[in-house]
Amino acid sequence: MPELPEAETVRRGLRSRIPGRVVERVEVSGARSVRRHEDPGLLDARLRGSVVHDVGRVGKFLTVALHPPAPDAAVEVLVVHLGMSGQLLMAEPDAPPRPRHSHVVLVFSEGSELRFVDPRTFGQVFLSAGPAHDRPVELAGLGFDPLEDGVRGPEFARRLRSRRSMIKSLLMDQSFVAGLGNIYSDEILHAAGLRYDRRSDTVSEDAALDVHRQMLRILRASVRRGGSSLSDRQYRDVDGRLGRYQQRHRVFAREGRPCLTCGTPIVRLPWGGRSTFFCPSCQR
DNA sequence: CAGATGCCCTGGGCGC
DNA sequence: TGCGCCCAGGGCATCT
Repeated sequence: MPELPEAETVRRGLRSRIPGRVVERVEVSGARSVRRHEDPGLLDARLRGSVVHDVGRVGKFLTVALHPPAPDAAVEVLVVHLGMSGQLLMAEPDAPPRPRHSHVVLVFSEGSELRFVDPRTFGQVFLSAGPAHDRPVELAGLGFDPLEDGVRGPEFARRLRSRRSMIKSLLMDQSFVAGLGNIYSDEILHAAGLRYDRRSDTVSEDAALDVHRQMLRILRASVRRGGSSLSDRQYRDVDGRLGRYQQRHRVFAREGRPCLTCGTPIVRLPWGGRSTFFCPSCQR
């Protein structure tokens, strides 16, 4: 469930806290969280003594750039995906003990910790093999990031209308646009008045421009409110606080309740192994 | 190329 | 109170 706004909230929290901190060691107790690496000890071996430089984000992926202690060594980039239930929690030296499922912990030299907690273990943490253009090579297949990259409305509309897939599938396709999941694709499509199963090549130029506009508006509004935490309360920011954008959802998880635009009951449909929420009246 | 399905995984909600 | 069932879903592999 963490999607772009939740990852961005975490990025901002980390960026204000960890740059300049020195990694004393990395403790990995959940091998599945580091499954991209054959050796779970690799993170510790490569990050010991490095200094956190900056925190970035591509779609739902967070990137932490660190400078190794050797002056001529290349920058290391630690990549984190929160998956379904992942949290990155900052713990200052006086913080409570590690919660269950703290699979990867960066211990900083002054005793603070960055804890990767992930009960369902869909998330992952790995060290990038290197850069490709302006992002880690492992993220090269991701599409543009709506808040970071300058893909304008007309270009977005052209790309969307040149494809022939159900529009919700397209919005959730990380190689088309990076960062949208089930929640925000439903919210964007409701705001744009389009049903989840509209074929993207039947969407008018104006409607496609509106999808782009609504996407930016909704993502920015959600970031301002710290993202969305659902009823499972899994999503938290780096201080363990819940998001507040779920209070602004207009369709997601509102099955049977009146559409806030027209009053028609919101419909939930099992779709692609997930749920899709839409207003059968305002969305065509 | 697009879509459908199944897998990974655990906590929480539910029925009994 | 407790047990078993089932669901949530991001990303990926596989098939049609």
